[in-house]
Amino acid sequence: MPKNCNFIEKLREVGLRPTKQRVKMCEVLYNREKTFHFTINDLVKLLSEKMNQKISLATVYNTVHAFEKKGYLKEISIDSHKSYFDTNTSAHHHFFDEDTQELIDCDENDIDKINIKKNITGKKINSVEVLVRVASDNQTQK
Amino acid sequence: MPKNCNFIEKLREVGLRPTKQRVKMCEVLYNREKTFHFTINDLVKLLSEKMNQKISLATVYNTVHAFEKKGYLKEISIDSHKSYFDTNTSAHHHFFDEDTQELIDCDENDIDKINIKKNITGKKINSVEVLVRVASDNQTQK
DNA sequence: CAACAGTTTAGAATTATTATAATGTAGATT
DNA sequence: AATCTACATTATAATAATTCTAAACTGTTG
Repeated sequence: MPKNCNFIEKLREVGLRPTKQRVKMCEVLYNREKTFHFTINDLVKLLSEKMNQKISLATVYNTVHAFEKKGYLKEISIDSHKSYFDTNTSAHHHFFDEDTQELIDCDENDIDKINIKKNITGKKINSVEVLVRVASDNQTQK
Repeated sequence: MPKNCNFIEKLREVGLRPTKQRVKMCEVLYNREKTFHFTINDLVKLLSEKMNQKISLATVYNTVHAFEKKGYLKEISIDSHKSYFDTNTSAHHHFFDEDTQELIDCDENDIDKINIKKNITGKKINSVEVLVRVASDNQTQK
């Protein structure tokens, strides 16, 4: 498994011990063509079902949050009941398909740069996030 | 209390029975100069402490969600742990002050109209929301 | 390869939200 | 104004999501 070596180094870089649980998590998260959007639940299921890795919920929470704090994952909050993490940590925006509950990345050409004219004294801008909610045309709006 | 008559009518219009709990809630929510941003917790506290109205948590949840469904309140989800409601239901964007955990309305001059170039076939756009996170200049970023 | 600090784990605790079922009440009917 | 009925409110229980805890375990360092 030559790829796992990268994960081990990646984990070390961020100050996390490369345990086998964390390496498995990295495989699930980062061994992908496209960026990955998931809820904690999705991730636990994937780990246990697809990867055959029984891993404690607490560990998943702890590690996901460690990744997030270190900037290896980004949180996108849809509503009070649904929160996703995104392996694409660059500044970018999202579509959310309310029919399929699917989160879709925008690339930088999809939305013009946001121009913010107001500034709040003494405060700097940490992030600017756009969420575009879409649903099929013939459906009642949320 | 002439103002409460408005609330009673407002409630009727949306198909909600104007019970005294709901009228009190309306007073708290809509008897204001500015729009009001609150969490369920904030609202319960306000009702019990300032308005002296002991009101069941379940009722607050039910009624807030009824208002939201009817379009009298708008939900803004900050992260998995913090969700606000906004009495300003027009399309508008927000600043979120990470120091004070305060939500601030943008008016339409603060941010240029968002231009979305991508469209997803068969889907219509329900809403476009921008959240600008700010924090004091001399503080570590979230 | 021993020792230590960080990690994992199951399960308990906490918090937020929703469901339930008994009681209460607004509004229509008389 | 008394009565009725459907909808509301309430306290409490149930559920769900997340965090805490304490004991067992395991990378890492020397």
